[in-house]
Amino acid sequence: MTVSRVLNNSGRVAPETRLRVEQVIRELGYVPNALATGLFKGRTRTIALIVSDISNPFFTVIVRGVEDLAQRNGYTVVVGNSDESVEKERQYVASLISKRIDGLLITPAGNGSRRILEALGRRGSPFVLIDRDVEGVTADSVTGDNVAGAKLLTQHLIELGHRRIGFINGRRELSTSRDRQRGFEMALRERGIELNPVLIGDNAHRRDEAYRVAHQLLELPPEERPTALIAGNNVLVIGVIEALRSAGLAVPEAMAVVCFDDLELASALDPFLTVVAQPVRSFGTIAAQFLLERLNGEADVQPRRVVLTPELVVRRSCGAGLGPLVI
Amino acid sequence: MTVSRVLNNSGRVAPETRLRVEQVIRELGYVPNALATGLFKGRTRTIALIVSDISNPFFTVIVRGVEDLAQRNGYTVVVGNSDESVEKERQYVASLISKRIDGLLITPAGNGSRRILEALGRRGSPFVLIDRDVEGVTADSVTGDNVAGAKLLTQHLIELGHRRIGFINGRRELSTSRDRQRGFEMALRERGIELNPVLIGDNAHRRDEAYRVAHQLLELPPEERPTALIAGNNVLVIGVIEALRSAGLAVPEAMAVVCFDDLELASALDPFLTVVAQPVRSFGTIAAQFLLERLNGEADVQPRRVVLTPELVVRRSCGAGLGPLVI
DNA sequence: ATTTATTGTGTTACGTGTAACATGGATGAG
DNA sequence: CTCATCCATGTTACACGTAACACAATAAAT
Repeated sequence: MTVSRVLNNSGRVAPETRLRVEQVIRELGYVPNALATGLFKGRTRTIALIVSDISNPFFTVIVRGVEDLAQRNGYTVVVGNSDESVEKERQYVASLISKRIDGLLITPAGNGSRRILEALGRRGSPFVLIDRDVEGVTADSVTGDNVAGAKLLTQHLIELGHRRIGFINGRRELSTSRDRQRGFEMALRERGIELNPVLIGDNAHRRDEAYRVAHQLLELPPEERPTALIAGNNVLVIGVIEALRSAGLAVPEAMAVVCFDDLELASALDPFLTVVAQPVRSFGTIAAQFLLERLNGEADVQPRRVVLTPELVVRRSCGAGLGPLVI
Repeated sequence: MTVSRVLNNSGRVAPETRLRVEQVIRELGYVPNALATGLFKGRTRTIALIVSDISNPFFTVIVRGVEDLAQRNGYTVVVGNSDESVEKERQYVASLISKRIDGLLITPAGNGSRRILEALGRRGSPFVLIDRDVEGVTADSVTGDNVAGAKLLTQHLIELGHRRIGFINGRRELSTSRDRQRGFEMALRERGIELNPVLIGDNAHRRDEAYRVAHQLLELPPEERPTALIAGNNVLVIGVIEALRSAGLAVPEAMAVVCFDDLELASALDPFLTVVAQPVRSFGTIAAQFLLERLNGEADVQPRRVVLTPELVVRRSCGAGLGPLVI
């Protein structure tokens, strides 16, 4: 008990006793058992972060932001990789509940995440959604303005003279994909361009699917074939570029290409891709901030929703600077 | 007790009782408290991974590999970011000891990590070194053959006709940097090329330092100035390329550039950099495998050291295919 | 029918830290 | 000198799961 008081600076301990305790602690290399404390106090000072793909630089930056903030506030971060699978999420959350983590940050894999998050909520564990919303779930969230982002990209291409713009979009189930597609369609409508549904290749899960979908668009008859492509994210765009390379089409001369989300290192190496960049790190830090505030009871009962503004970064792949294309 | 027996399939439980227990478990949404189990059993089925930079794709791939294997074996991964700081490592390990993690995977920040790891070892927690060795520490380790890698890069440049090769190397304290430099020097010696110490800009901690060091090499008098540069890793190379760009030097025409470690997405986007690639994912999975085996008591007392072979990936930045340079 | 073995369930104690209360001694007020 | 107050430390009980042992009831063996 006295040792506990010394370590926590709680209650009163005679200065001389304190010194003696500290001495013995050093001699024995004693480290208090956080499991026991957690068991007693019902909180573990541990939060979890489940991302849908840890090897994607986009999520990596989020991990870093979260880790940074958590560390500074004395929290430990457990990282999980859901691989875009709700089932894996479920397993993770089960294990995390068992380990009595204090809260969760998640880039949900889909609308199926709803049940999982509701179960978590019923247990009293707060959670914050990052990057993606889940239908029917009201919680703190930090997302990007995907409608606005898509409009920026689309408008930019239109201004460069493109009329037939292809859209290779990500998983239909994700709020980001839906919003991006909506923004795309809105931008076209606003400029009076008719939407050709053939030009939307949606629901690409991975890079190789983006490759395939892009190829399909390239096989359209010349009068329908797009002159520019928008890729739904930073990974899909790689598949798109690979498809163009395999078809012998130069970017941006034969085909303009733009996408969502910057690849920091790749862009530094070669500022090539025109993108809509998001303040990704803030996704992580703000979400972590929200969660920590909730854990400290500093947050309103009302969920907070932050929507961060994207920014158009014009580089070479859109063909800007080459003058508008005439086709 | 009976509930415990049902959940763990241990001891005997009447089938009818088992059903009844399972029913109630479902009704109450009961999830056993892993803290209590951990407290009692003295193991938590949690391992930690401390990397020196989570936002670096190189380490990210390791994180993914580790997470994957751990997850499949019922372990949870706590991820820490040391930011190349031994002090941060120390804080982390202290917190992890307190949380009674079962073992640690670490890309150590330097030789100062020795004391930390020794302290961990005294507590009986096994650990595995990834990517880097620490002087005086004998433990399981998974590293790359950095001497061989450096030789591959250097020989390749020599074969392309380069005689004055600059080397922008990473932190002197890291075994990887030292080995790479050694391989570089060996390759030069083997081909009878005299080593000019001015051409080695070592101990660059970050990208901006690589930028600065590269600039210094460019300011050498023409007869000393290198015609090719080797960057110590995938981040430093960005700084080097930026320096060349700011100096108006085209790669590879005016300066060949090669480096260690591939950037998967960047290379897919544009296969530009000639690199020595390492089987990075295996770094993570093999290390995790070693740790799990040790935790299961399946491992020898003898530490195991695996050295993975790097591979030269020739692309455009070295100028291969343009024919040897004549200078 | 009696002994032995088997089966299913319950009890106790432990791992470790800490809130709440208890205790004994010293100090101070009256 | 006595009673109240304060201070430092100790005790007890709890958080929760589980190994080890105990026990009653049944089944099998003699």
